[in-house]
Amino acid sequence: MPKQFEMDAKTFKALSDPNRLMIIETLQNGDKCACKILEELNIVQSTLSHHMKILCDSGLVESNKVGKWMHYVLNKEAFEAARNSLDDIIKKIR
Amino acid sequence: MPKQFEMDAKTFKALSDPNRLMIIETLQNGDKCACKILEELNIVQSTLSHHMKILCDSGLVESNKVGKWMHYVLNKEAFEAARNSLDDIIKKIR
DNA sequence: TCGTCATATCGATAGTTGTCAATGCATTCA
DNA sequence: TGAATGCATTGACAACTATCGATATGACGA
Repeated sequence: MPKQFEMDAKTFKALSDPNRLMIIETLQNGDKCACKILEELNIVQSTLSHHMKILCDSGLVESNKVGKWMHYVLNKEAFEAARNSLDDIIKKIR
Repeated sequence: MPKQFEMDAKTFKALSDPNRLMIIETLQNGDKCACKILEELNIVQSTLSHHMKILCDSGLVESNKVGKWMHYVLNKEAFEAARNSLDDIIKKIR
């Protein structure tokens, strides 16, 4: 199994949960701390932390700690890589 | 939870398995019957059938029966929809 | 230093997923 | 019509996932 498939699969898996897509949307207007994200979702804090870990592990989201807050921000390059993978497929469809 | 997130999540979930990405690649050069796809993967026939069902349910792949063969073909519009979802996100990242 | 706040981690649990072997169901061909 | 072929379905199982409550960690303020 080529490594690229494994990597792309991991990215798409990170995108494959509705709550995570909602988290991504709340991050579209710039970085946010976890507590702000939590206000917009119907999940408890530990669940959010779980989802943030998956998003960070996939590379789609980056985090940096500021005082006692964790700031999360979307990683444009990672989204572009996923988009480009889909584009490569689309271009080859006759 | 907005319905669009549920739909996009389902598409990305279909893309989140390396074997399915490999199936998609084998279909990039046009339609194929299941037995041809099977030759390129290290899985048994029932497992392939399972993956094809997930791909078809997501809309990424369409099938039509020709005699005793099932022909599978990539659905360009579905891939474009997924690509556009990612594009919408990318455009909003400052 | 002590309590509080923000977040991560742990443990448990129900549900989902990927995989295979076995079987079923059409379709084709001899 | 009976056997063979192509594919789907079923049942079983181990691995993974999403979720929660409880607890730990680490930073800040009083």
